[in-house]
Amino acid sequence: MQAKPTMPSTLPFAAPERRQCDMRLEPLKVACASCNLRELCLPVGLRADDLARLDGLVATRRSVPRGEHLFRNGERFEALYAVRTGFFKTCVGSEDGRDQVTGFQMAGELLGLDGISSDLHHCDAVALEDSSVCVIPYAQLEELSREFTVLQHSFHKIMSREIVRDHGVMLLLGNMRAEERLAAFLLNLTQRLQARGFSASSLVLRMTREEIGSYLGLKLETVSRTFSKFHDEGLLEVKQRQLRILNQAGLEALINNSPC
Amino acid sequence: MQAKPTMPSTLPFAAPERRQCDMRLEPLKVACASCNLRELCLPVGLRADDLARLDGLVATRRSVPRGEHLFRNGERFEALYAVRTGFFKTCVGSEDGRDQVTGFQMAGELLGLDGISSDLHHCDAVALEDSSVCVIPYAQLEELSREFTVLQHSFHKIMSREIVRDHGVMLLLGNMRAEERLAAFLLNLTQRLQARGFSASSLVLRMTREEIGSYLGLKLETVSRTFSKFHDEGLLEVKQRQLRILNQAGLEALINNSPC
DNA sequence: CGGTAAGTTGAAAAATCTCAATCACGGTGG
DNA sequence: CCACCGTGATTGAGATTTTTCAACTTACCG
Repeated sequence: MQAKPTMPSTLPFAAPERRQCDMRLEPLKVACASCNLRELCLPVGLRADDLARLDGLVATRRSVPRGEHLFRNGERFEALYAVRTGFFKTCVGSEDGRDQVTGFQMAGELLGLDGISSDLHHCDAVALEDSSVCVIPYAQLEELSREFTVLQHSFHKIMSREIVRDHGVMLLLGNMRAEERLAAFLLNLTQRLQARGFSASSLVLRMTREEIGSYLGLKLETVSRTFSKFHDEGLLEVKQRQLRILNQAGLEALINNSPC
Repeated sequence: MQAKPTMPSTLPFAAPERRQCDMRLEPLKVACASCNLRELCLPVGLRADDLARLDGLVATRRSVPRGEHLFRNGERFEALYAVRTGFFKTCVGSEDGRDQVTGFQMAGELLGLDGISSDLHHCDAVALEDSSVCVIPYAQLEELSREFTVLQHSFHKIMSREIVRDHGVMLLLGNMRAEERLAAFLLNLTQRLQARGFSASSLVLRMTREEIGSYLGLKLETVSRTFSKFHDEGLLEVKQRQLRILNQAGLEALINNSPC
């Protein structure tokens, strides 16, 4: 289970970051040591006195207004980004305009790991609400992790965790049907929100039905119909993007009961 | 593009590793420096005189007969494995016996990266033919990569490449139909074989239709039918697992032409 | 040779997609 | 302040793709 961070003071997805349109790069006011995401972010496992060493690494922050790109496919890779506030999606596309959402990232999660492979970003990262990220220059991360064993290990774990997550998505896309996919998606979302101190049952989706569908390998109509079905079955209360889970066990049963 | 290694002396998938049933762990006879996979494997980018430093790291080899596990989901993670000869599949499963093949690995490719996340393997790795792997104790890899910048960087690139690959599979599973998936799969296989010095058009599949289907999110019958369709269209010659690509451009067109 | 695992093929069922119409909501401007 | 507009969401009906179930063939191994 996830370590429980100190309760963040704002609601998830709720409070838009104060906009500073003319100043998108700013010095980091909150150091890792006092960041309430430290138990979920890169510093996992670091002791309080170790955290100070990250301050030189994570020196800048960047605001990304809703709808804007944090980075785009093909751009030069220079840094990783840790979500501080807000919500992102990442998507890959093929030459012929196909588009696949590969993930949704919330506070404490890392963006840009795909860029290490060839010094180019291999996906787009788009803010789904006004967001801010900590900028982690990659060259410095490599350097610091050479002399800082715990950091090195944390970083490797984070990359590996992304691989494990991706394999889980493959299982979902390859083996599950619409209802199971959506149930798994919702349970995953609420679990991550809960790890951040929010309600396990009430949430506001920051993404459209189409984006959910793209992530789950379904068309938006199928997503919508499946929401309606869950609603009819009393599993969920659905008011557009406002959701309330009425029967978590019911959702869990959907994905755990073998169809065989 | 991949660097071209010196031509391996055996055919892909063809020559079973001489079995040494009673001696599955053996000292490494071939050092990285003289291994013909060095341009495709962990040592990518290392200079000849650097390679010697890997010898202490990659000290043992292990044989895995066809059908046996290299490691299993839930086992303690201690080492990564580089495929020396042979062919593997990795698969994840959910509690209810669902099973998803997450990848096929051939010479020079790394197995076990998923284990770093929690010191436990998160998938099964099964040899699809008699195979042998180099054992790379993970603790030593971390240690060596701390003082050996190029190795550190190579390793990070390999992990990142796995993430990029996984995102490509998500695109395939989420957006493509049966024909496109199979075409993409075949082109990927032949491209990797070609990078290892083998024919771009002639290959022997080491996996069953069911395993291909599991990887591609299709039932085995659909895979079989799609092979037959490709055959009828003159794209492919199919004799069970023996394939010959007759019209590579035709296969490429299948995945590059937007369905819109 | 015979048994078994793997592969092929057909026909019907099921899931999902497509196309189209309509509805809800948030923001904007009169 | 409220009507209007546009995006996003819902719902229906028919088309399409894939799966399922079943029968049958082929290849391989001892």
